Amino acid sequence: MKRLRILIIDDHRLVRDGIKTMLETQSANYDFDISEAENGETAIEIIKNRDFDIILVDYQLPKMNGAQTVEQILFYKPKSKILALSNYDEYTYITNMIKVGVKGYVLKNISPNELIKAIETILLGKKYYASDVSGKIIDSEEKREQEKRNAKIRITRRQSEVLKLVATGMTNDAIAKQLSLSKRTVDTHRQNLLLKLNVHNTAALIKKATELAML
Amino acid sequence: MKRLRILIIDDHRLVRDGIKTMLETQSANYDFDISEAENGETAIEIIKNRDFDIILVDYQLPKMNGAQTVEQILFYKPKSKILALSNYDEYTYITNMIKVGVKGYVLKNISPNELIKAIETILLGKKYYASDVSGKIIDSEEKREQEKRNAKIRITRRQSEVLKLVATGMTNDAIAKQLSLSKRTVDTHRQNLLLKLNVHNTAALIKKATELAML
DNA sequence: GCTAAAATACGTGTTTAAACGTATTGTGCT
DNA sequence: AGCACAATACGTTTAAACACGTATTTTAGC
Repeated sequence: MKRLRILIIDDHRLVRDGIKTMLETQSANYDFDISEAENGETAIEIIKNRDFDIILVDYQLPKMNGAQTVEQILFYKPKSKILALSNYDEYTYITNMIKVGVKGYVLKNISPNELIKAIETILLGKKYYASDVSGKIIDSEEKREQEKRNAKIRITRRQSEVLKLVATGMTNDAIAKQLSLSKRTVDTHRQNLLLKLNVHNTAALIKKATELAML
Repeated sequence: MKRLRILIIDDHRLVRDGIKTMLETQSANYDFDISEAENGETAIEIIKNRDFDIILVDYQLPKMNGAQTVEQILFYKPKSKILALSNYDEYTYITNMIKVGVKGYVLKNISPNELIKAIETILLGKKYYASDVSGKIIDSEEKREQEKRNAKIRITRRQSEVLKLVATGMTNDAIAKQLSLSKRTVDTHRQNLLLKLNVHNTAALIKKATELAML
């Protein structure tokens, strides 16, 4: 019977107990060695001194959140395998966790069967995301662009014209000729773009305009 | 007992039979009305004249591939719910299918249980991706950047440093101070960046660098 | 190990372009 | 009519682009 050393990081005692109970229903195949931490700091102290086959970590933790905790864990133990276990399939939570290097993300309403499957998948070196979670990631690429387009910053039609031409690499003089304007007019439009996007030069302007999907 | 009208699009007879067999093991809860098409053209003729609750479509089909088939289906029946069913979790296949609007993507080695779960999830208006599949999508965001970085244009570590700082909006003078270099050195790196990316000013540089995932 | 090429660093000088600040006119809304 | 904003325009300063150069270190290929 395979021994699995598991660390559960969650600030709610009942949640930790619930996860343990879920795991115990699957104890036919595994000998679980379960440790617990109720916050990030405690978890980090624990992992400094012990190794774990897998670590389950919530996102919402007091002080250091889940992502920060994962970052620290991976700093001290870079090869740690970490599964995020959360109540929320919030896009921000998911992407923050993925960014810092978790190997999977599931919701707390997961079945014991699926929890084990997730753990096993991760132990095999693969990643595991609950179907709702991965759907959310994939969907939101489109939503993100939409949201950015609807962001507060609004440029006028003329400014947009100038911005797009600037982004092609044209000089203000060339843009002026193309739009049949004085070069000075284009200069000012450009200046106003810098003001609106709160940047001070063209490099930052183009970068920000790209992020805001203005190009 | 709920009636489900299903269309299976696959060019291999054995595969279609296999899917039918899988579905039949789940017939306790559903009355399946299964139709088949062995290629895209046939499928489109069929869907013009009949409605389906769900359509299962392979990616690799003769002549019109799965994505093209899905595009056509959604042209004629925009509200169709389509699940991709493939032997390959190739990134290209997956993204092509998602782009054209499938509601899920699973592999053919799926269990009957999970196939039904996928179908039910999609019928509820959600999306369903096999764990391997979604993992691949998420992973490849990073890989994509990597691939682009490995594209023909290759900038040196120092150039990359300068480029990133330029993109934040810093002047050459400020960058020089930050990197403990002479302003003239930064001038030269910047000039070399313009040359490598074949552009003539900062606006075009930042835009191209963004496109090439250098930032 | 040697050699050539590339990268890195830094320089002088000039020209072009952009940034910064200010002003006037036109437009749309109340 | 008045106001706020957009569009257009201008003068001065700063920054970037361009051209050409030298020197040292690092890298790649043989």
